[in-house]
Amino acid sequence: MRFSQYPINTTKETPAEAEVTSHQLMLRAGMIRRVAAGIYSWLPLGLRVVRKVEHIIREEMNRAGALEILMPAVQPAELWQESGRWIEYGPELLRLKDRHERDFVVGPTHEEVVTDIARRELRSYRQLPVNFYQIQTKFRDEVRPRFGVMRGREFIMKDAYSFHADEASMAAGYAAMRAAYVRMFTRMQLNFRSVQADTGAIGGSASEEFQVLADSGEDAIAVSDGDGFAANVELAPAAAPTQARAVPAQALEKVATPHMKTIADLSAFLGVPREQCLKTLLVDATDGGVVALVLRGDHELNPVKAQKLKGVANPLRMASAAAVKAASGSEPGFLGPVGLDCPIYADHAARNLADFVCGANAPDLHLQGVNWARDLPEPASADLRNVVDGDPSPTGKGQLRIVRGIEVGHIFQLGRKYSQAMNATVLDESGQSITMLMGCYGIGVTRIVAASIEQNHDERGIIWPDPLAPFHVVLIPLNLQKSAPVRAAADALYAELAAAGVEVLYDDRDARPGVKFADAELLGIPHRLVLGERGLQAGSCEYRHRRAADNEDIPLASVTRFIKAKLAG
RNA sequence: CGGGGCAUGGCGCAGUCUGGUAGCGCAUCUGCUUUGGGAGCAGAGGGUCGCAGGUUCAAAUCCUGCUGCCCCGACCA
Repeated sequence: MRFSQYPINTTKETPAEAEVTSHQLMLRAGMIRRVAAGIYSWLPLGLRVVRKVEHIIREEMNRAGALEILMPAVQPAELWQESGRWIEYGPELLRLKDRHERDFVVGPTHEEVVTDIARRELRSYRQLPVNFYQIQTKFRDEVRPRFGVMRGREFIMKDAYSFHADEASMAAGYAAMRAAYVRMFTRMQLNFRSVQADTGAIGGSASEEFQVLADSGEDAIAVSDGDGFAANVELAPAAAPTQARAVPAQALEKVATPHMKTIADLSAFLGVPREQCLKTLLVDATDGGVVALVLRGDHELNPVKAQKLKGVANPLRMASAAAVKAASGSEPGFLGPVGLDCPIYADHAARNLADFVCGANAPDLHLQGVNWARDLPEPASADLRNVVDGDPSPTGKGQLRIVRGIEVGHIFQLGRKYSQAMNATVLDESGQSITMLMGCYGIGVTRIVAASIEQNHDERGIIWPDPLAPFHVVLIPLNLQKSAPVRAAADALYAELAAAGVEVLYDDRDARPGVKFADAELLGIPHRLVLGERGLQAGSCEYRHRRAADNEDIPLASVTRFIKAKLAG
């Protein structure tokens, strides 16, 4: 491709709207342009990268035996009503009406449509297992799109759905997809981890996420330094303390704590460490009342764990101010478990405290020297908190470290959640009708592009790994407009490389060398060839990798072979 | 949804407080010079200042309403 014919507009200045590195670089390199909040156009350069990602995904999906299909983006409401998600899915589901006032959705995912296909097409256990996948545009009306294409509303996803006659087959299909994902992300040269995950709105049982490690990631992951354990913090179990609770040493005492509504304020005011204070959160109960969740002051509530507790409303909702007042007689900021008239769950760590501080359920008052059993009944205890850095690993080996990740893939064993709701059955060996089991497997194609940049950039721009690079080589001739020998040699080299199947961006612009170097580095083309009069007289061409600091002189005659070897390596 | 901020040529910004000829840098176009790290000179094009009302002799600027975008929050009682 000749740069002079390629509409890439690079900028030196970073657009004000971009917050994270990948978004900034994608805008500066002219890969994407924003059309509306969370909605982007992909320009030629950016789309080339998307296609590279898709290509690797297709190859590995096909290798794993999955079959490509293409389902519609716009889907009839009936299917969603049938699965129950017309109501369940909430405001992220973009709903619309056609000219006949019929309800439709713009698909955020395709379980309904694919299950409909399966129940129509699959009749016999002999046709199972089968795995259908597609690479297609999704729309999720995110509350808050951000970070460019990392959390957009419209995005490209590879989604796959497998159908099985029994559990063993579903587990095998899941394992095959897991292996395929490892191959794909390895080929894309992403630094990733697979982690145990919550199943969330999709539903189902076993599930793992593939997380690209990056400080800008939105997900927190707990990784053990003692073994292979890794889990999303949403799910990672916090081990209960192993030491016995200390015996009470202090007397119960009421202390005035005017306006001390937060743990930080309280801790500073009383000179008591945060981990010696309790916080009491009231959440809605399933019966219309409230449930108290009690945590150590330095811990955070884990909503995913909490909403699974008996009696707690799912999804988790904090109690209204009125409900708080009714249950405690106080206002938020001074709540405590002592004398509280509602079910109480204490986190294991909170239950292990002695002589702690908590709210007195009266304005501007807290209790000090409080002890379970002595001053109030022993509470039900549960795992309610997020694990923190340094917690023991739930496997018993090593400690947990908290790292950040970008979720680029997620695989689930769905079981019968959709097949049952939508009556997707086949006949088994004995002619009995059985409900198929399903697995589903997603990959955020466009998000991978951003994630790769987050992991591969420097102060000058992007550094593409070969498999995702929009072009393998950038060919920069110097003084092209003036030097006939340079032009002849560059044209010839460009043609030779192209004929050898190398993807070359030929910078034939009438621009100064500095401009070309700067653009090549911003665009992140991994291999650079520079052709100047000086080198030409010696019969050589300069080569430099985007990550390298120095040039190498390569004899002109062997440049193509040299580049092919680099790309093969 | 709550809070904060922003909206002026393609991009980045000034001008708004204190109303009075719309400006700067980058980018773009033309010409000449220049050509190994974002060139110089000379010239040119491009903006109904987000939209709609209002105040005023006069509005980018003041007032009202709306829209869009960005950031933070939406457990930490």
